[in-house]
Amino acid sequence: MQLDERKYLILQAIIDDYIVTAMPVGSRTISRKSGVGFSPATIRNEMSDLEELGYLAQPHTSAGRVPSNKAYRLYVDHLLKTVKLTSDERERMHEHLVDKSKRVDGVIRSAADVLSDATKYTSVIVAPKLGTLRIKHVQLVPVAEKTALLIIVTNAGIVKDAVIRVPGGLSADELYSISRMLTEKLAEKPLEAVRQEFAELLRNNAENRRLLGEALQVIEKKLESEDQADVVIGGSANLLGYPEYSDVNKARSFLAVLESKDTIRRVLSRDGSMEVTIRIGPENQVPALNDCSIVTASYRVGDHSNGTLGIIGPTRMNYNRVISVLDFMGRALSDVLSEYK
Amino acid sequence: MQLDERKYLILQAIIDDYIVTAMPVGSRTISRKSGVGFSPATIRNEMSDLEELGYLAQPHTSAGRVPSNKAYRLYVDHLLKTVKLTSDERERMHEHLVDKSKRVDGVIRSAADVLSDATKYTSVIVAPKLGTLRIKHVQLVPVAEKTALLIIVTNAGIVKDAVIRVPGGLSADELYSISRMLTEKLAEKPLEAVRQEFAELLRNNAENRRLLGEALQVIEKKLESEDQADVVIGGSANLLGYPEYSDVNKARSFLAVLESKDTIRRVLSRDGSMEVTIRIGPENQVPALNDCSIVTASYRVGDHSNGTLGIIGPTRMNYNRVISVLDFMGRALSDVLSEYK
DNA sequence: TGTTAGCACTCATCAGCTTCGAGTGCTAAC
DNA sequence: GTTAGCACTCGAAGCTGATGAGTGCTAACA
Repeated sequence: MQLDERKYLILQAIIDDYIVTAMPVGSRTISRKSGVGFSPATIRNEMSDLEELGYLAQPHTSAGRVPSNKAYRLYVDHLLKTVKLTSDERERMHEHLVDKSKRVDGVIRSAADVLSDATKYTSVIVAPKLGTLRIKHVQLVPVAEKTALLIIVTNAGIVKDAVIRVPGGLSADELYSISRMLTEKLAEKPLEAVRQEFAELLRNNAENRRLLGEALQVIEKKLESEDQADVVIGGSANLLGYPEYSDVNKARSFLAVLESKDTIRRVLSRDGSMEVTIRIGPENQVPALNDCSIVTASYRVGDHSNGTLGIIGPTRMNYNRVISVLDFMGRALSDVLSEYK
Repeated sequence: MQLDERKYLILQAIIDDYIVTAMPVGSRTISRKSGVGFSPATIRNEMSDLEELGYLAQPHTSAGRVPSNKAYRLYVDHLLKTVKLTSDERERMHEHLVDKSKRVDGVIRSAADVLSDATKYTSVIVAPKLGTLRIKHVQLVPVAEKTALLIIVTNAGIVKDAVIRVPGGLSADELYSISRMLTEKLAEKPLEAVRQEFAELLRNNAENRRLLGEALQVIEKKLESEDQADVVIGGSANLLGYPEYSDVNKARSFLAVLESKDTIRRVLSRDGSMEVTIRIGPENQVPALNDCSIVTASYRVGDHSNGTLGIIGPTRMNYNRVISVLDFMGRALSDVLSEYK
């Protein structure tokens, strides 16, 4: 049995309806829809075929039909109609990103909020891996008698900071000259190479050995924890509004998954392309999210490093809209962030 | 009618039981408890009295009794037995706070997580008002060709940063000397006074007018938005585990309240004392939280500025434990943060 | 041959009913 | 003053039948 024109039409109508109502769709409902000019009986026959082909499922005998994951796959592959965001909406979204006084991580945070706001689903953004970045500037800023803020600026404009202990009695000027020395030695080095550089610095700088040792330790810790960190989530409570999560336990286990940055990272991992990709239900490898769909896109910071932005929602999510929003935001985010470069 | 010894005993037993089970407590249950040596009938008589006095309520005729807000008030005022945290537990909590490489805001973030972890309720921490702080150090760090990171360190060790545009062609050294000049002019001034200082600087520094103008604007914006920001929440999903929130709509409206930093700020506001305060049900002025209790304590950053840390939970929360945890964390947080000073 | 009207059938949902048991209040005895 | 006994109340849980949305099948129609 093959899918002919009419089957496509009916399947699309069913999915479109189910995305909105979350209720099993009956033949009469489809028949009434403009654009489908057949009687319920005819549609029932087609639905029966579609069920046999694995595109539809029946919760119980006398209920309507529900699209299967296979149906969603077909839907996103062949039946999507790209919807345009209104320019008004684009503007509003863009506006929230461009607060000039925010650092890169602040912009990413805002982007997550904008995403979840625009889609009413849960948004996730993973920052680019630091390892691939190069150091551009290092600076120590005095904070208190024996502490200073170590600031590392990368070529992508990403700023990392950490408080470190410094020997007492170092003046701001002395800290500055140490900063200059550090910048000189470390500039253009990838963050991963910091270790070797520091080792060498430690050998040749007996006087500031303690300070440098501490700085090295801190930087290493930051790099190590990197894989865990820098996952930003927006609108975690958004999904609670959907009937899929009217069961508190389901809601709770979903929220629990969001707490594990590790899982989120895994879920968001994707190949290098900039295209929007869609993973439906079990296509994403995390069992706890098997009744969710995950749509992801990429953004660029600087020249080479890619980050990922994505939306997690029920499999019956509004793919049309989510894709448009992600596509737009991916570009917008890249644009905004490349200004920092 | 007065509350005699036995009524206190029975009320306490009822509340203790209800805190654990969240189910109406019957006379038999109390009678069985060790420490209460009376038959169910006697206890029923007492319960009837307690109900008349407004300390207990009956959901329906044949159900047990439930403590009223008035009962909780009595409970926390007179019946609390202070429980000690095990030293093991104290240590574990303290440990999470003392990552030396974190800035003040990072420590506060961790504290919120520790609080919600230790209590299984939702924790909230409000950072001290910036207005009362004094500037200690100002520094510009080059980020890209035409942007720099403006860093303001206050006397309490709190660091605020913002990205600003700078005229092209300024070298790192030039930025440093401007930083020095700014530090010199602004040191010891309260943040609120920045406006006047900057105005004067603008008059006398024709050459860096653009840079300074931008910096001023950014600082002002930060200060303005201050009242909104710097509210940190931990364990927002924790309450979902309690039967009080098994209704998704209730859960959702609770989570919605947490999103409004403004409301949270209002709820957490308290007088200057360092004591733990408890607001039960409608005693807190936010209608949406009328079936919650809110327990707050203070912590200090630097000499004068106070922040607030608190726990939001159901009115039948485990007050004993929450108070111990808040008391300990208030001190611990003050200790850790005063090291930055 | 494809489409549709008609009809018997299925099954979730809901209202109404009964049963069960936890818990109460009252009374009388200790 | 305390407690045993007992009738009473009322929610929770389970059962029943009515309702209606939806199906599959058959036969008639274009």
